[in-house]
Order: sequence, then structure tokens, then C-alpha cells
Amino acid sequence: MPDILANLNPPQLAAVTLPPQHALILAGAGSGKTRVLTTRIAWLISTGQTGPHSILAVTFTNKAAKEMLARLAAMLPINIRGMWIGTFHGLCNRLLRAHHRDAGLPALFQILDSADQLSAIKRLLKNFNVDDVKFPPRELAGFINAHKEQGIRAAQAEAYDDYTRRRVELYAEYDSQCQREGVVDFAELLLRSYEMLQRNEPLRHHYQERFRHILVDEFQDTNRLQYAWLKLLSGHNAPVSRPNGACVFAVGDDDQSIYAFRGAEVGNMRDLEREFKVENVIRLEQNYRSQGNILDAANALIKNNRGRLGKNLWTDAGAGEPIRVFEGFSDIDEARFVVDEARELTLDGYTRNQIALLYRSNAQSRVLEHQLFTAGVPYRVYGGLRFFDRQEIKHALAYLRLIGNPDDDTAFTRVVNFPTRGIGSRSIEALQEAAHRANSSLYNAAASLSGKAGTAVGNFIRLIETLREETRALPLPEIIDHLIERSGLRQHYLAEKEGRERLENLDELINAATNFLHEESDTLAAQEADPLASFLAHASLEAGEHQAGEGQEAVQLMTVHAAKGLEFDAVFITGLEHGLFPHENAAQERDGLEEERRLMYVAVTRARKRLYLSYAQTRMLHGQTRYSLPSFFLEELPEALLHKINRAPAYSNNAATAPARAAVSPASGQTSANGLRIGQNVQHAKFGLGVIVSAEGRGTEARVQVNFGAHGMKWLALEYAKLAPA
DNA sequence: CTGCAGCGTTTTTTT
DNA sequence: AACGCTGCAG
Repeated sequence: MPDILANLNPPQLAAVTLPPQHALILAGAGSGKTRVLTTRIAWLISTGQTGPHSILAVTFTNKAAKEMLARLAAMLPINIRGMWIGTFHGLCNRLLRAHHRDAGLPALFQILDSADQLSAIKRLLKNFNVDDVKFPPRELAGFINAHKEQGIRAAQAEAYDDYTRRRVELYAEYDSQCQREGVVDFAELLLRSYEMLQRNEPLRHHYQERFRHILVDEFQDTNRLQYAWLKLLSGHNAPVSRPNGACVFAVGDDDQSIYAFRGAEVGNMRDLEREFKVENVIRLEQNYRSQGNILDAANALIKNNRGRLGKNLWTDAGAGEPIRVFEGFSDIDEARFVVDEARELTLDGYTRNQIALLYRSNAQSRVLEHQLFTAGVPYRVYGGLRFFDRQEIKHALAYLRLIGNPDDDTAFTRVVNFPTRGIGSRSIEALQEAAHRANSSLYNAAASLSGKAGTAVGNFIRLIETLREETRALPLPEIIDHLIERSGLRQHYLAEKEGRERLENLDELINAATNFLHEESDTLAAQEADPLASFLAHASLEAGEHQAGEGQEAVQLMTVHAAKGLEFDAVFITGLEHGLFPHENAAQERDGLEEERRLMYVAVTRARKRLYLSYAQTRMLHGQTRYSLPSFFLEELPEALLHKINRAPAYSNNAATAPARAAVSPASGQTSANGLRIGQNVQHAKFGLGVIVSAEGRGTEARVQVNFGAHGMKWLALEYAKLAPA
């Protein structure tokens, strides 16, 4: 056996070889967190302290789970099949499949992704004649999910006003609709399995006794419910010495908590320490990733946050290069710089895979993509529209879902008239009416209402019945192939102008099913007897990393969120503008700016050798040109670490032009007599530094709109306000 | 019932 | 700029 403990530093070694007890590992960026986690598992098993059967490891993404599995396979000579390694959602799915009866679910229950959930809610509102302006579906979805993530059912939800009372009612109705349809949303997977274990003592004991070691990655991103779930499963109230109950080994970094917006509670780290009586928190502070300047910048930045658990990363790599800062005239100009620079890097020996272009929001990728495309640089965009989110895929899967579970109204409404077969909104409303009255699914209503052939609805029911019959004995990929054909999907996209890519995606779906059968039969122990159900779960829970050109060397584009856990030789953080990064919406949220800062911290710490920070004076946003100030995060970095890059003015003469105004000239034009132009930085006695965003009127009427960053957006009369160009 | 044109709204991040 | 929804003509 290779010495798996070789080359661990002292704190890493201490963490890996900790005797059986609850543990909290505070692991800074690039400190070897994943390595510690996997080595811990390997050590527990290879020293004979425990078997694979007794391990439960939770990660946040499927990718992380896969990577852990791969590393373990390399470290351990044994079969790793018995281990439960996966995301919270994946593991809960597994639990619920195995005990669907105890959980009160049908064997083939299906999983709603966020889009499905939204359409289920829209349907609900329609059924109950609820005004969807007063109760926006998105908001209601957020309300429901937030409650579930705190472990609160509608029955316990607090209704502090009439409006909320109504929302709570709708929450309850939504849950019964899901129950009737045999579907489960993301949060429900967790809450349902939590309640099942809580209610069912034998089952709970079974798993408490089985899992001796529960290991959690990215612990700072767990929500209340996930914490409670871990607590329950570990039987933490029992003393550790007792024969049942597991040791919880949690690894996290409070400075990298960037999912508070969806219910993550950094406070879970403190709670774990207190409630699980963690005796000594182990800190991993040596960073093996970034060079000194980059790390210094990250440390300086994150110091501005309050209430940290405290940690200071260090490296024994040299200082390395300075951090390069670029100010672009426009977003296009910025993108050009980034692409030029990225090309230079490849000439200097950087491989394209090792160059990442990061941004705060997905919309920003467009300009970068355009420049990359123009320059002929291969690139790959992560996130955005996922494979399983594409409409053609969702349509095909909806047919598959209906075959497995006719009560799935979400699937039903999606494809009942796609491709169009003469079932319009009128018929669907009638169906909904009937289903509502009979308290049955749309499918049942349709079947009993128009049992006789000939009607459009009757034909649709017959189509599904036939599909079910014909595919009964077929392997999964052939089922999919068959239904694409028979449902008319293929025909439909064949006729559509832009349909070629969609057809390719449908073919890719068949491939995905084939691959799924091969891969999953190895790893997932094939304990889910029904391949259809498990493939559908896979489609809901997994982003679908099948993207074209995956093998090719390409520059990597992604949001900062998506970059967490990754590292690159060279990183560009783009769009460092006030209002964009930090995002303006963040100011409204509790501790929003601190979360933005952590996001920036994550971004900075992705870089190994070279880091670029860039921003633009003007940017197209929502179809309009916006003028903004540099992000104040830039000011939080020590000047000595930065190297400002200026480019020849001729290079950036393509700034977006703003319409000419009387008192204030457009950005690209000449400066007007009073020295002001749109995009001009100005100084105000009270509000400080700002930038002119727009202007109107002339003479004594002239007013300008100025963005003062933290002081907000102001309209000022030029006659009175003393604005000095800055 | 279908398809299209025009309109308003959007957008933070995602398992 | 892009998408989804509504309203209207065919």
C-alpha cells in the first residue's frame, strides 16, 4: 500500500489521523481541503478502523462527489462501492427511493427542478384563481423554499399578516398538489427524508448504526435543514462512546461562504463547534496554490469582513508577479484587453485550460464570448443553460416522466400540446377544471373525460398508453429514441429552421442514457431497481456536463460562484464595477456586502500565478449604456501589490456614445465648456466622488444624474450643485 | 386553435 | 438584448 500519509503537513496530518470524535476543520482556500477529506476516508479504511460500508460523505456538487470517488479509487485497493458519497440532494434521493413507502411517496416519484417547480406553482395559482401579480410565482417559490430549508412546514409557518397567511395557505396547497402528483422539489427531498428518519425510529437507528463516519465538505454552505439532517443521522445527542452514532468530520471555510442567498448559514460552523463539542478546531492555513502577492491581496480584502472565525493564509512560494489592473473605456474595450492578454499568455506557455475569465453574473459572458470568437480563441462557457434545462430535452423527459408516472401534471402540461396537436388553452382549462373537481391528475381527468377515440385529447392519452406499451421491454436509450420518434418531437424539430442543434441534443440525450446505464451500474450499486426513475433523478440533480468540444483546450468562462473549488494558472476577474461587483442588489440584503466580499475573495484565490482585475467605465446592461465607478473592492487591495496597465488611447476609441446633451457632452465627444461630460468623474462636497450618468435641460434648467456609489444615485441642478471634475 | 406581433419586464448567484 | 406573456388576426 502506498503511504497515503506521505507529504502531509502537520495540521493536515493531525486532521487526517484524528481519533474518532467530532471534528471541525477550518480549511483556507488552496490548503488541501479535498485532499484531507479523501485521505481521512482512505486512512480510516486502510487502518481497518472502519469499512467502506460505514462511510457517509456529503459534498455540494456532483462534480466534487465524483472527484472524491476517483481519488479514493486511486488510493484504496478495495472496492469503494459500499460508500455513500454524494450531494445532500443525491443522498436524500437515495434514501427516499429505498424507503419510499415509509416516506409516503410512490416508487417512481419524480423530482421537480426549479423551473418545474415554478410552473407547478403557476398552475396552482391558476387553479385557485389567485392573482399572480399580487402573488408573483417566483416570490412564492422563494417563500416556500426558504421555509422548507429551515425545516418549517406550512402547518408551523408563522403568518404575521394577511398577505403571509395567504402565502402559507398556498404553501400548504402546493405541498398537497405535489403529493397528489407524486413529485418532490429540491428542498422537499431533504425535508422529506429528514422527517422520515425523525418519525421512523427503527429506520433511524438502522442508519445511525450503519454510518460510523459522516464527512461533510463545504460545510459553510449548509443550511439549517441540512445541519439538522446531519445532527439527526449522526445521533449526535448520544455520547460518542455509545455503540450507535457517527463522528462528524466537517470541513469548511467561513470566508468562502457564498450561498447565504439560498439559505446557507455560516453560523452552522459555530453551532457545530458548540453542539458537537468539538474540542480543537484544526486550521489549515498553508496555501499551496497562489503566489504571495495574490494571497496578500486576498488576506487584505477579507480582513474587512467582521465576525470571521479567523485564519490567515500563508505560502512559502515567492511573492510572484504583481496583480494587474486594467481600466477599460467600455465593456467591449475591457473584453478586448482580456482576450488580447489571454492570447499573449498562451504564447508565454500558459495552456488555455489554465486561463479563466470570471464574472459576477452570467449576462457578462456575452461580450467576452464575442471577442473570443472574433479572435478565434477556443473557449468554453460553464453554467448558463444546462443540458438538461434545454427545452427539447425537457420535452423528451416529460414524455418519459408521463410513461413512468401519469399523475405528473407538470410533465403533462408541458407536452400535452407539444408538438401542437389541437389541444389549446380552452381544452386545457376544461381539463384542469375537471381534474380539480375530481381531485385527480390531469391525465386521469383526460382519460375519463374523453375516453373515446377521435378527440384530440383522447388521441394524446392513447399516444402515451401506446408508448408505455411499446417501450415496456426496451432498454432505456431505446425507449427515449422511440418516444422522440413517436411523439412527433423529431418531426417537429426537423421542420424547424433552428431545429438542427435541438435534434443533435436529442441524440445526445440518447447517448447520455446509454452512458448513464454503463457508469451508474458500476458506482451506484444499482440499488435503484428502476433505471427509468434513476435516470430521471439523474437528469434533475445533475447539470449535465456534456458540452461540445470538451476535449479541446479552451479558455474557461464562468461566474465566480461556478469557480469555487477550482484553480487556474491565470485568472481574470472582470466587471469590477460598483453596482455589478459588488452587485447593487446585495446592499439590500443582510450582510450582503460581506457576502460579495467573500465572493471576491473566492475569485482572487482561484489564481495560482497571475491575476488580472478589470473594469469598464461604460457597460451595456439591460440594453442600455451604464456608467459606473470602479468597485470599492479594488481600493481594499494594497496599492503596492497592484500594477496598473494603461493602453494607448487610440486602442480604445470605440466607446459607446451617449446622446449629446446641452450642458453635458457625451462620453466620447469633447468636453463641454463647463468641463463636464457623461461618464465624467466628479467631486461633490457632501456625496464625495461620483460619475455623471445622464443629463437633461440647458442653461439654468440643466440637471445631471450622478452615481455616487455608496451614496446612491442623485439628480443635481448644475446651477446650485458644486461639481468639480475629478 | 395557432401563430405572430408587440409589449413589458427583466437580472445575481444555483444544488 | 432577450425572453415571456397577452392580444389579435387568420
